[in-house]
Amino acid sequence: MSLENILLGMLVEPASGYDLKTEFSEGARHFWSAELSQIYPTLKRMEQRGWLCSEVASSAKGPPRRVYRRTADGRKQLLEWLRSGPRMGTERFAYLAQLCFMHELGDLERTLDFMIELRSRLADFLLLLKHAEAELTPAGEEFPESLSEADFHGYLGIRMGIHSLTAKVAWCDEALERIRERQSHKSSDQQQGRHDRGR
Amino acid sequence: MSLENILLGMLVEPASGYDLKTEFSEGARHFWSAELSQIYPTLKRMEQRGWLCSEVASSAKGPPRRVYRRTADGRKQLLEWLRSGPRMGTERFAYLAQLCFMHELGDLERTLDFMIELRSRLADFLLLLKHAEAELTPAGEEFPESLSEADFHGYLGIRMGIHSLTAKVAWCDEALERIRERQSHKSSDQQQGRHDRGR
DNA sequence: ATGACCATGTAATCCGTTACATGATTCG
DNA sequence: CGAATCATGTAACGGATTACATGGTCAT
Repeated sequence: MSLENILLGMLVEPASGYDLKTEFSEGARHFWSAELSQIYPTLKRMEQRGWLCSEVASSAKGPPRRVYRRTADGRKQLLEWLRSGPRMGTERFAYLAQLCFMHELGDLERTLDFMIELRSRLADFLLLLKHAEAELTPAGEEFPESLSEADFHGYLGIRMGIHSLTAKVAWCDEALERIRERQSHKSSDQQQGRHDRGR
Repeated sequence: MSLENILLGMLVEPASGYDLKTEFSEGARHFWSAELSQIYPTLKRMEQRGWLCSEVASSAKGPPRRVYRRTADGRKQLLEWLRSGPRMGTERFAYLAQLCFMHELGDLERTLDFMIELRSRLADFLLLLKHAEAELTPAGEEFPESLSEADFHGYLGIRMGIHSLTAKVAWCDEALERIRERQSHKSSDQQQGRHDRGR
């Protein structure tokens, strides 16, 4: 399970389930997320397996916290996962499926609206990642040379998000252009009764 | 459920579960996939709900096929989904998680190897998509003007894959460069006993 | 005959989301 | 007093994968 390994990776410092969820939400972990209701049982299972150990610590405010830390076995498991080569998950894009079937609506205007909304959502997310990048990049350095090994790897990860989202926004713009071209062809076809527009 | 709507979208022509799985495998459907063992019960459930109807047709070779077609209700459901705005799934990238924690291995050379393998996998997939694009693009047209509405939407979808994968491959190259820079900094630090390399 | 492909399905298990349930502290 | 935040969990359901089970045709 990926989530198990990801939690192991996040547990450099001892942390509670709540802490880990907070880290997911902060967007630093833009490559994965999970709900508390999934995190708690997963941590419990990992402790039973001997990858984690936990102790209860009273908290300043609110109820006592169960704080987990990695065991030697847990670390061993993490390293194994890291050495196992890139895990290529089958990526799923429901919005792409929608786009591909959108011809069923029989109205290019709908496709246009869809792409405009999609672009806006993607652009919002891209901004988030750019903020994360700015926080990691020390002032005055074009490329981060002075980062710790851990931050350097995190930086590389954020760069992937930025590359990929920038490309998707550019794709939206390209698609919008093609759709508008097609719309204008259609209306001129109608007006002039043409069906071939070879040049 | 997305899969239900995707199957509805794919059922322009009547098809069996096996046919649909084949279409997934052919890479044309690069945005989603599903196993037969998920497809069969899903189709059955959709028929019970009245979105599909089926009849058994004997096959030239092999056992008889159960062929499904959309009902009016099924089409209604599809259109509703298409009109509901872009479904933004939380994307998960296990390989990115691996990269971000790879500092635990304490060996940049490992990170380098990882990125080289990742680049090769991504580049392979990019090639597949470029073939799919070439098949859709009529000879002599720079941009497809003469496609049917359905093919045009499919073309837009393939373009997204090409944009996004091209960006990811470029990211790999950038990351490889940064890693090599860092390696050379380190070795020169060692040789010359330096720790600051400000310029 | 052996393996590849056609074709359908069930069962067990796991992964993930949503909803529910509880209760303390702190700030306005 | 009420809302937000801290903090932990369970239950029910749905989504997805893997393994299992079956059997026919066709080409080598």
